[in-house]
Amino acid sequence: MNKYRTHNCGELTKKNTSKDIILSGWVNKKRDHGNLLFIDLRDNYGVTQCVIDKSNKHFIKLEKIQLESVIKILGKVVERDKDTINLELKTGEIEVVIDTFEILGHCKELPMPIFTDQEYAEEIRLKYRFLDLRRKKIHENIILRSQVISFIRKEMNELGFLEFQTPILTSSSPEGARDFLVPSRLNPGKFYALPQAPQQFKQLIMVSGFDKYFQIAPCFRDEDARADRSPGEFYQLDLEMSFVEQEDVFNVVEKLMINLFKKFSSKKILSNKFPRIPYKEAMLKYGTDKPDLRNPLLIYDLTNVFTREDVKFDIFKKLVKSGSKVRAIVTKNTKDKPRSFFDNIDKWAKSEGGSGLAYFTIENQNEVSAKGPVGKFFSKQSLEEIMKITGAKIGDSIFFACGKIKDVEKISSLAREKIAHDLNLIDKNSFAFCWIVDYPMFEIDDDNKIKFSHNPFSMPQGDIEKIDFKNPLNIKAYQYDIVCNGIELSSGAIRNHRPELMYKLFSLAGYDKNQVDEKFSGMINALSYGAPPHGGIAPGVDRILMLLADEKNIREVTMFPMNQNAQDLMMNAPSEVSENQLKELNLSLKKRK
RNA sequence: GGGGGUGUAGCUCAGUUGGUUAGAGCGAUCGCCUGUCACGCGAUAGGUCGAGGGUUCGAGUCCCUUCACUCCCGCCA
Repeated sequence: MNKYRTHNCGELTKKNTSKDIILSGWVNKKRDHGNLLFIDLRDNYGVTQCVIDKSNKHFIKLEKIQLESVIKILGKVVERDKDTINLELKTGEIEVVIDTFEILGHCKELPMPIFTDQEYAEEIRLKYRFLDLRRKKIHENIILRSQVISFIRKEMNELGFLEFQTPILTSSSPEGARDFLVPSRLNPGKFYALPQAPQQFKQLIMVSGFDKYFQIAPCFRDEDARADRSPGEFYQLDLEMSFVEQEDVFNVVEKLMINLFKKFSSKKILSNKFPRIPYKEAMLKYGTDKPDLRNPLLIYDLTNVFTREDVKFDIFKKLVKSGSKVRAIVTKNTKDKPRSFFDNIDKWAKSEGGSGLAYFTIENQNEVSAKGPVGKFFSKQSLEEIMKITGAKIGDSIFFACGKIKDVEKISSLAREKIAHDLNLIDKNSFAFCWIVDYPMFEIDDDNKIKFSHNPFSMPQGDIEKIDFKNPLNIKAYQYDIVCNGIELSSGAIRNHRPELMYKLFSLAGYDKNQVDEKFSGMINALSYGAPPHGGIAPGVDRILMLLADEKNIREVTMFPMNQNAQDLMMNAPSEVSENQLKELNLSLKKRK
């Protein structure tokens, strides 16, 4: 028999009545009646109420026990009286009458309470993460994480995927995020990089003929944190398949996501076939390539309306003449909303750094007219054109933004979210997945240089012999994102497995052949020894968990996260190292100013 | 790198227009209490008001600097 327990704290029921049992666990709560003491004993599996009274010689000692101490209890299971049953506990029909007990691990005075729903400061939570993790909600989130990962492994195995590990110490690559670097002792002056993703390795696995690969892969990117982005490391369900087209990857991922989200959430999935939205359309209708499709609002381009003679809104007209765009959002039946509703949104837009939003409401008093600060600038005919383009009806309101295309996309996208939020238009009980497809291969950066817009290893669309390299910005790629509820879960692509084409595309982005050979030596070399057509994707495990656990912050689904400054407050990382360690690595530190 | 928010007892927070000795709940310690499950009742201890500087007769409160945590922008192929 086990020395510490015969049962766990979540399994005793009426069936165990009169049995002598041993339980071990944490003192969750004490209720001391002076001559009668209740102790809620907690472990991973549940809580069991234990009781002792002053006739027991251990009573006085147990009365003094600190919360969160670990104790072992020997006692007898008894059925509770009907009026003392606690339906909130799985074990609520019984209690354990304590015979003797033993302290297994004493607990000092706690830096924060465990048994409470109270929020407390992140700094304390992270420093005492082992205590924080005892709390119900986050404890359950971490268990969910384990179950989700097991489920993914099982599903992927059933789909014929093989799981492989890839190196953690690898080489730095010029594209993408900032790398974490690790100095090499045996190669002074040289550095490994932690992989931002196993991108090249998984393609090499395809070249090696393994056909279908997956991995719950750690990825390291030295970028600043956000609520949904851990500093340092995160996990992806990295997968890659040979001899596939885009649709084949979509089929695997759609099936997996639906099974996963059905199993671990009761929220409904809006469509089992995820809509496919071309990048260009997404940027127009939603102002972003990660649209929240739970939000029914759409964005319309009204630039041409502002070239009409009978529209007198000169500020916008001038901007349009110099190349700016006008985008609009229609809100249904908002004619009776108070002035403050409109002004708040305008004020909010200004606080986002824009020039605010113009707006009016369409009315019909004798004839169609616009009511609002800028309404008088619009003729009846121009309003009818606006109504035709946007589908707006009498009683609806229209918000306008005007600016350079990037700025107007951004503010209209944010306004779409803000207005939907204010009008309570978003169904919080659903998951709306979609694919964003047809990404451009290249884009122009601020210095007017052509660069890869996504993954440089993506396959361009169309007949390879007929690609128009003279107009690189028109080249689309087999590059796709999967988005759920406005959160980008993943990017993927059908890869470019032809070295000549790869050199050509890299040359457009300013890399000559030698640079490509040097920077991507492993892969470009491999592709010239018989590479299969292949493609894949890498959904973010942490973000999937945030959706399933309904958490706004990635730390709530991460066992041992770092803080915003990429420090582990519990382990004191990063930390200084000894002179000797630096010497071995051939490193010396600059004096900090 | 930039912008916003927060910082008062171990924890969560209140603290009015700048005004006497900075409060509450939980926790801790001590006492009372035999059916609670957020048990109850009473008492006690516990404070560099994040830090530094300034204005003022007087600063938790106003100003400046700085630190920590956090959210956002930049960044994230």
